[in-house]
Amino acid sequence: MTATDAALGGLRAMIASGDIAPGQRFPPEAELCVRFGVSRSSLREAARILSTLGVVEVRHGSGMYVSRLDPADVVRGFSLTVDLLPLEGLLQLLEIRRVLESHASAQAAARASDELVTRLHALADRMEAAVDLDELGRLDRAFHEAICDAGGNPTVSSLMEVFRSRGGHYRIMTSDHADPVRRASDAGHRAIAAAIGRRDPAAAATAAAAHVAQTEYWLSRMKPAPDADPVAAPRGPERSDPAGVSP
Amino acid sequence: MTATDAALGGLRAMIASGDIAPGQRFPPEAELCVRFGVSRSSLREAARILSTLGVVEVRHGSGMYVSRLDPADVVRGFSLTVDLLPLEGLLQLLEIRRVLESHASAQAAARASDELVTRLHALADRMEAAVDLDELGRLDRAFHEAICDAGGNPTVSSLMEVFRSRGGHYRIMTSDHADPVRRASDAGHRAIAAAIGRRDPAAAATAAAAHVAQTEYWLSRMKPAPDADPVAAPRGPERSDPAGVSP
DNA sequence: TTAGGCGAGTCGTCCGACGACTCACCCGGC
DNA sequence: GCCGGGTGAGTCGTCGGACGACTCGCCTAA
Repeated sequence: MTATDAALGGLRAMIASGDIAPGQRFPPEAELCVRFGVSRSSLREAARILSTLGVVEVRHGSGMYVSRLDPADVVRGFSLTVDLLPLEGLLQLLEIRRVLESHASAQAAARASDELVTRLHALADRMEAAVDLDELGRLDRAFHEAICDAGGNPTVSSLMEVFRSRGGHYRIMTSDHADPVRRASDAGHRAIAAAIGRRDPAAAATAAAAHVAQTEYWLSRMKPAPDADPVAAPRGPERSDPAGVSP
Repeated sequence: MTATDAALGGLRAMIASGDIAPGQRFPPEAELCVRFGVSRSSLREAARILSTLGVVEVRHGSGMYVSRLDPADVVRGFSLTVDLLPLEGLLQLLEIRRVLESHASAQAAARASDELVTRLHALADRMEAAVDLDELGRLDRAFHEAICDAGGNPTVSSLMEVFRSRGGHYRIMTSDHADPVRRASDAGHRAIAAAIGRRDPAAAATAAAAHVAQTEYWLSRMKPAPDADPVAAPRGPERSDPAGVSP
């Protein structure tokens, strides 16, 4: 049992026992040190762990506070990691994104406001007209974010934001196949917006899944391709070949 | 820009640039300190952040290494947080679990080996016979883990393990309604195993979703219930009322 | 050849100090 | 009386040095 572990356990116990409620402040570091019997360095490392996980928040000159323990905040800490993941890991994340975003789209379709539908079509318009790739990335994120937010689960929304944060998948726009990719992407956005406009959850889910699958498809083609063509090895029953995109 | 941020950025840059490949060792702390112009304390806090996120691994007496950057490992770091989440956050996580585990079950059904089906039914047998609640929790985790592993996405499997790690949801087994909960849970496991045995992805997905929804239902009843009966406010089209469980 | 010791290298922890920041309190001006 | 700014105690951020614990390659001796 290392000193940092002891401090970590002590802090977690104080939270778990309800001793310190969300939003409340911990005693100062010096006091916690004597309570746990560790040095300030070890205590600070333990605090750093919890702050990385989004459990506590340390404010310079003020003190250490328990965060609201909202899963959406917790999830956000991952954005630091996602840009470091290799391609193989990204594909696993994209499969999760496909499933969850499909789900969120269905939820959004079931409860969409007229404002949302108008907004989605407006974003689709601007995406089709965009020339700057950065601009395109921003619009794309806004489009999907609006849908996820309407899905009603903030954790899902936050998780999708993290997965999407690596805007790098738009680098495929600079590859040789930029044009068909772009057209298929625009069509996908239209299909999703239309399904949500019709308040058709099943259609929205299908359209969203196909849209993400399209990204998966193009991204998987950037793999070194160790043995087989990715198309010949679909990864499951839901893996639909993006219509109109395959060569 | 704080000193810790500087060190964090430096370390991340070394990884992102491919300067240090996965599995390789960083220079010793002292050298990194002079390179980034920070003290050893600050460098160690930055290293602690990355090790919490699963990006690096620090071995006592040996050095700091870049991890394999496997999303499954990264996700695992969350288990420390999950048991601190309040009930409301748990419900958001359960919705994600419902969606992802439903997906994994469909995948598993599409590619199930005979061994898997045998194993699932054996686990279901033991769960029905179990009397110890800890034993029951272990069997339940093993059952769902086997399915997720067969789903083929290690990240999903790891994520589900984290969500499930809070075995606490089995505390509902000690509530007044322990008996119907237990019966419904057993029936749910049977239904999932049977669907996978029939290699029926759609049925497996539905059965898995219903099984998790059942947990959501009972857990949501433990809420302070601010205004309405949870049953009167379903959270989406997929939210099926667990058959045979409702009062 | 091999088992064991040994020592250099590295991380884990502690201590003391000082600067930076926050916040509540106090005081003077309006 | 009200408001604004100064001020000081409290707290976190960072630094430097020191020493113990652990790892691992090397070397010695059986």
